[in-house]
Amino acid sequence: MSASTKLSTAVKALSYLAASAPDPKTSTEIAEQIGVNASKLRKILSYLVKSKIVISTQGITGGFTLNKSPDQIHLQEIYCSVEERKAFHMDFTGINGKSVSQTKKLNNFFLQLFADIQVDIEDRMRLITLKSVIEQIKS
Amino acid sequence: MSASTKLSTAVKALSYLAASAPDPKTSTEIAEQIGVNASKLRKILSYLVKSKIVISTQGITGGFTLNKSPDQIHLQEIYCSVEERKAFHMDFTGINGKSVSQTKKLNNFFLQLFADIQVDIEDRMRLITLKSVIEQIKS
DNA sequence: ATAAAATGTTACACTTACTGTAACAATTAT
DNA sequence: ATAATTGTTACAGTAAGTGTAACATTTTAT
Repeated sequence: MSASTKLSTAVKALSYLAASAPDPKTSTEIAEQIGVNASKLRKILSYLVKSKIVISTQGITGGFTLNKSPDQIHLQEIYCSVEERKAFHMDFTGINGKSVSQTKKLNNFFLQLFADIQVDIEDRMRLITLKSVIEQIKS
Repeated sequence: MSASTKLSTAVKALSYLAASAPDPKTSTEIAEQIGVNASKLRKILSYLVKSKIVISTQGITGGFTLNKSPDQIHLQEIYCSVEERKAFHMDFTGINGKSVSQTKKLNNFFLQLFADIQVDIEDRMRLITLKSVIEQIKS
């Protein structure tokens, strides 16, 4: 599951939880609503539980509920919850060329560049709340 | 080969070509220098040829040479040459949930968001020239 | 207590994609 | 002609992703 798919799946689930708050909803019901496999969805929701965006309760009356109001949830924390890997990431394959020193320096250069880009991306996502997303897809 | 790996491989190759300009260098020599497979490198270099960043000549005295001076080559055009896929991309799996309309709207929302992010990334890369990269990894 | 239903995690077969290497056709200077 | 190059294709081997099911744990209702 790619980063973007995980993110959009999480947002879909959160939007459904927001619309049906404060009743807890089961993974089965959410999965049917947004059209994904319930087991995979539970995996994604477990990340959101760990980052305290949603609360899960087990047992026969259990399910998932939002832990914050939609205007206090922004895309950045959703994204970082469900995707530990960065959008840009270096896969450091072995350095075995003749210019080892320059290769290492270039790797560091790109590491820094990608980190800077990642900050930009997250800054942008931090400005977008779940509430604003819900309003945009309603209209 | 991930996007970042392709980009860094291309920059390594271009840096070597800049250092040894204007003599054409063969893919075998470049590959040995930067430690990658010659065939894979030729694939990457073929992209750079198509976007006119380097010139290739076949035959017994052939090889690759820069087609621009390093201060006229920026990371954005290198990146776009070797990687057609975007950093953030939606994989539109089938829409089969109950809330089809909202799902479509959300997909469009993310498409727009990812496109905006992509613009930011490329704008940042457009400000970085090959010359500046070479100078940074020298010091 | 017992049973039912929920989450959270693991497992697994299947598919898909990726990797590294080699090989071949087309091209060109000697 | 020959040798050496680019550009492309092929292919076996490996790694990763996908979807589904199954199981353990937890918790509520009876």
